[in-house]
Amino acid sequence: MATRRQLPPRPETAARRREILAAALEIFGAKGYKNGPLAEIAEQVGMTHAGILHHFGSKDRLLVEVLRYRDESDVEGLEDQHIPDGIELFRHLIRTAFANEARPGIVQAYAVLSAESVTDGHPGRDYFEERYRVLRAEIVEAFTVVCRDRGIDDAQLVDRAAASILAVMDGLQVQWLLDPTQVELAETSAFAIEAIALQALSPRPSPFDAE
Amino acid sequence: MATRRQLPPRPETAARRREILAAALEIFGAKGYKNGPLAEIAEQVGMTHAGILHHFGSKDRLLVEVLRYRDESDVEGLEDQHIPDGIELFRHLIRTAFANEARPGIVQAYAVLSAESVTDGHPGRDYFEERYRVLRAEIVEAFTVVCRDRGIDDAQLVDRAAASILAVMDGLQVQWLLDPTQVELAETSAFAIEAIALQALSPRPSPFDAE
DNA sequence: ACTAACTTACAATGCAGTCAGTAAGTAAGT
DNA sequence: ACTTACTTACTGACTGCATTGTAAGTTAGT
Repeated sequence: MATRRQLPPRPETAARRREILAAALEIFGAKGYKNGPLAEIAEQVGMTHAGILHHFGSKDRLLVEVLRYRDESDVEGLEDQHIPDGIELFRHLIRTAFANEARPGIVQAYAVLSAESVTDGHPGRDYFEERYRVLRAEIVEAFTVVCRDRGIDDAQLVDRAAASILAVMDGLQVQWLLDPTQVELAETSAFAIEAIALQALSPRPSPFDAE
Repeated sequence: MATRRQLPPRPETAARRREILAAALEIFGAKGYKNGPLAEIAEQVGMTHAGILHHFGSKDRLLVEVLRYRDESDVEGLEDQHIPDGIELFRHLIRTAFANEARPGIVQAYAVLSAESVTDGHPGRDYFEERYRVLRAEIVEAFTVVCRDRGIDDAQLVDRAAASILAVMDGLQVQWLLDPTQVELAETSAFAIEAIALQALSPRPSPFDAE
């Protein structure tokens, strides 16, 4: 049996796929993954839903590629390619919160899809599990660097602070999406990140214990 | 035109409706609202999906009643009927975080539905918008009481702290649902709430400014 | 010539909501 | 006490729509 020839994709195809991924992120963000039909994505890039399946095989695989694609293009957008470390990471997170105010679509996509991913058999679940693991680890690393400078070291505290920082950013996004007039996304994120980092770096006693 | 007679519901009906509401919360939590079929809810209470529509009229109205029902039965569960105020509210929030570790189903329902509610035309949107407004106001009130005792008063700080506390609780829930082995829901919530409250009650300078 | 990149048409499923019918309850009149 | 008139609480069958995936055919690039 002759191994059948595999032609390389045509030059425009890569760009076409990127168009589809961008449209899919928009639709999934606006309506959720399960409730965002392929036909609507297809319409936005001027083809039929069967055309999209030709490129991505199935809706599930499309979602996975959408999520990975967003990650890549986020990293591209960074001026400095390397991941910021130490105290720079915290500044980067706050800058991200400010930048996010200008792109509610992407914020909504992540908020909607991350929560949807915890539902039964959701195809995005592995992605988000891994994403949080990696992000927490990066923040833990940044804390560790800063802690070393200051001669302190409490792994448990740092783990909790890392999870809390991501949590507060995500949670504020939901509140902000529900009513942007009531929540200042960026300033509030900055406040909370500082509060949590301060408590991790030089803890004060709980104000809630019996007094 | 003769006004048509309206019989009162039968004695068992109230209990039946509550069964349906409980089943609906479970299904919506597990699969999301749009993706949670009425038939599955019906099956769990031993009737057909048409029976459910007889009681609630439409799926949208069922969702709204489910959310309101959960609120009520939460309040019932409290030993003291009145809303805790001042420092007691913070202790109550932390106790809630500990209690939540034992009821992942309800946690998941709120996490999934609140995020889904920001999507286009979602029937739960009004509920969650209001819910966050009320909860933020309660926390602001608690801060105000505590601040008064200490002779301080910064409305902006308190607003931000209130939103942040809710945000961190919600965000941690998502991370915990994705991987409970990696996040200690209750302890981390307590840590973050304390950190945020401390910074609101006696602020320290940002650790991220140029040094 | 072969294949990528589609389209059109269709199959298969899943789902909310409607409708007519039924059994059992309730109120009112006698 | 019993009947009549009406209602509640459903079921089962069906409609209509939306949606993913597939298969076969068409066009144009290489």
